[in-house]
Amino acid sequence: MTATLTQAPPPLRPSLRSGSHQRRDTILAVAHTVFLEHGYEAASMSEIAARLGGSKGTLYSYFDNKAALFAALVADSCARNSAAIFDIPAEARGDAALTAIARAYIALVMSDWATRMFQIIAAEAQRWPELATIFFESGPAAATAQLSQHLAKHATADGLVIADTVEAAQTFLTLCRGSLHLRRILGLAPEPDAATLDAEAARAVAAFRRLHSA
Amino acid sequence: MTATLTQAPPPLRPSLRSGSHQRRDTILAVAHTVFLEHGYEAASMSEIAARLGGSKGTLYSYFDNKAALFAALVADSCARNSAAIFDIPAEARGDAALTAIARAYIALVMSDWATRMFQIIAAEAQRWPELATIFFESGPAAATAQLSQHLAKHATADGLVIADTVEAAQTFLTLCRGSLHLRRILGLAPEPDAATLDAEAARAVAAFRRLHSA
Amino acid sequence: MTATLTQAPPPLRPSLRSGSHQRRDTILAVAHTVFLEHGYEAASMSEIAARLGGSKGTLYSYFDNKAALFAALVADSCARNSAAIFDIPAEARGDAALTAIARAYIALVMSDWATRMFQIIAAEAQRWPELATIFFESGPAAATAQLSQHLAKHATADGLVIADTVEAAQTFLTLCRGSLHLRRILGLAPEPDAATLDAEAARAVAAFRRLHSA
Amino acid sequence: MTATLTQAPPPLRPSLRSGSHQRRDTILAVAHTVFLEHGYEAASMSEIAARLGGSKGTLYSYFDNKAALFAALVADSCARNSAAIFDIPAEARGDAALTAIARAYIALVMSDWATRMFQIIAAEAQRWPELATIFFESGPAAATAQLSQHLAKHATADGLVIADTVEAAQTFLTLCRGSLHLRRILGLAPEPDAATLDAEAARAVAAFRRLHSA
DNA sequence: GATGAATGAGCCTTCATTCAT
DNA sequence: AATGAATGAAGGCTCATTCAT
Repeated sequence: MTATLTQAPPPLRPSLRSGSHQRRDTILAVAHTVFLEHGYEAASMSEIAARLGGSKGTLYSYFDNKAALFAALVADSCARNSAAIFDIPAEARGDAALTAIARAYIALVMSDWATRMFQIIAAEAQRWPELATIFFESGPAAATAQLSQHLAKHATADGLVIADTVEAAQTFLTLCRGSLHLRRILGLAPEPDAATLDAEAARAVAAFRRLHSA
Repeated sequence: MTATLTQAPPPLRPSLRSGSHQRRDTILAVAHTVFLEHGYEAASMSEIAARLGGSKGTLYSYFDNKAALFAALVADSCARNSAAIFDIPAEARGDAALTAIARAYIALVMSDWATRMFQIIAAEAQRWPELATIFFESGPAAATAQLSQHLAKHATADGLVIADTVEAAQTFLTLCRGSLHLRRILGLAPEPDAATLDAEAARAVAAFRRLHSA
Repeated sequence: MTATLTQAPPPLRPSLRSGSHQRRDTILAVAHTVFLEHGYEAASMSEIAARLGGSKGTLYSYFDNKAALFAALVADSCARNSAAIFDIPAEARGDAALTAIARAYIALVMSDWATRMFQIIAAEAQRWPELATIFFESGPAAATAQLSQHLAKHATADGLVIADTVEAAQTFLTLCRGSLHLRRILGLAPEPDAATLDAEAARAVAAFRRLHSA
Repeated sequence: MTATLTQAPPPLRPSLRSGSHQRRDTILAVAHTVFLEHGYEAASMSEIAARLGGSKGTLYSYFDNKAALFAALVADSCARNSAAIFDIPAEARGDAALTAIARAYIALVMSDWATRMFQIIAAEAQRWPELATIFFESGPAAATAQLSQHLAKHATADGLVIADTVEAAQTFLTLCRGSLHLRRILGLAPEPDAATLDAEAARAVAAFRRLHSA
């Protein structure tokens, strides 16, 4: 009955890893902080090295260059978040299931992590489309695919009339983002609290049901 | 019956202005090109001066620094676009009016200019919230305000049941952006052609009517 | 009756030049010193800037990069030396003329400037053939051409039997270099003094006459 | 009747050596490749270690530093080449012997190995005279000494009039190098083929005989 | 003896900004 | 108002060398 969503990447715990992976992950964690703080262009390898407590040479022994470090960090961070966007038990049904899904999606997409990541990746999208693709696939695209499957299985039983499940899923997620997403991306709204999440999810589900009721 | 929308900023016509305003506008136009091409951080004052055919000193006699130049450019560019988002004749009515509005909004918000501007401003939103505010006010906020007034006047006559016109306007614009906007901002979709604009506008209006029909 | 040869490049006198050429020449002069002291790879733009009393930025406003600076300096330096390798009055005749020519060529080719330049350019010859070409053309090639013309005009009157003037000129210059050139290039012999120059020139002319006597 | 000359250093056969000498020789061989490819300054210990398939630490356990490695390599390489510059059977006589000697010397001195080595060593000659000395002694100096002895023994019988055998030997080698050597060192001529070697040797011997005939 | 992670100095280059002319 | 030379801080990156394992 619940849909769980990994939020922002949890602080890495290097101690759980062994060998040079540990150092690599530490670097990724520090780089994550610095890149999200300053953006890609304004972040400096020197600062990353300094915060790491290491030298720039060490950085470059793990990653070929600044771009490779950022790309690795995006891939890593997105993979961690996309691992299991929805984890909906088989018995999830009706508006309760949809609301859970909506809440999870909204929570992810409005999180500080996703917002900042979006801002930075969007800024580089023109000359670095690969990053945007990774980000998009791990987020909206994955969510659309999973939701589409859910609708294909349960829509009729849930009293929804749906012709194209993919299109319906896209509409659902669009309603989830609503007008808040735009303001979040532009830094004009804070990360929503629990109450706001509930309200937004409810609003989205209500609208969706009205659109697809018999 | 028509809703007109200024798209990308039209080529400045310095000759229509007098005195140093002419030079200032030329600088803004050149800076506009360079900033949108490279992004804020990666754009360089040297390149702007070079393309201007002038010296860097001149740049600094018109604008205190890089940030001021970019801020002025954003303000100027947004003002020019927001000048008259909707220009709907009094006789505009029903779905025709809504579709015209939808089409105009979609065309603006999906334009190369707005997309690139959004990407750049979003990237700086964290440390430069003023820019994001200017951009947001001149675009989504202005559109919401005007559409809200339109709905307040014509909703009932148009057969729409609307409790909160502002909220309804936001939903309408959200439906307009749909899932395409996300892909545009991430550079994963090209500027929509006329046919796509029509289709997207129709889709948004249909959904909106269904949500707010009696 | 005399053959004059510009030796090492005389210290530039920036004051004789006007405008930005003055600064440019100063930079070239300083760079000349530093490159000849350390070699191309080991020389640093920082040191050049420091000795210039200026900033690195200034350097880069005159030359695109380190390679361009070095190339400009080689071209400039070679042009200055090659300007007039031989300046033989019309009345120059016989062994006196040949000896003067030999002395001038030896003095040039054994000079500290030409030796060091040769060492540096040779080291880069593999990946930077253009430099070697400039150097070769301005030195040995120019000398061969001018000497060849001299021989064509005066050989018979001077009692020399020469079939191929170019080949003969090459042999002459080879004899001029003798075994000293090899030791000079390897840094194993000092710049020859006047007496040595005389002796070497005499030796070369004697051998040349013996090779080409009737 | 033959004069044999070791050309470029033959591929080391580590298996013929025992213990750590084997590894040392492998290092020298790899370093040889890298230094000749990039030059001294531009060659990097990292690349040598990488091509070696070993670690940089290993490099430093065999050689104190980059300079020591290069010095060892030069000494080793020169020793191998100078081992037996001339190997002239007692019965070698007349122009045949001289031509064989000339050909062997020219082949060595114009080889890719000697040329590249010369370029690199010359570039460092100023601050590293020891290397130049090693190179010179193992090449031109050794050749001069051996040829001088040959001339002392056979000149008269060969119909040559020679006062100073050392000076004559130097002249002979100078004629061997001719104008080609200069172009080789400057990278402006390819390694000579067999026909060119023959022609150059013949030219040198002919000139030498003319200089020293009765 | 061998490894390879780590270092820190230094390199080439760029850039926003200033100022004398 | 305009120029363009000059600056100095900083950036990304490389490299010879060291050292704990």
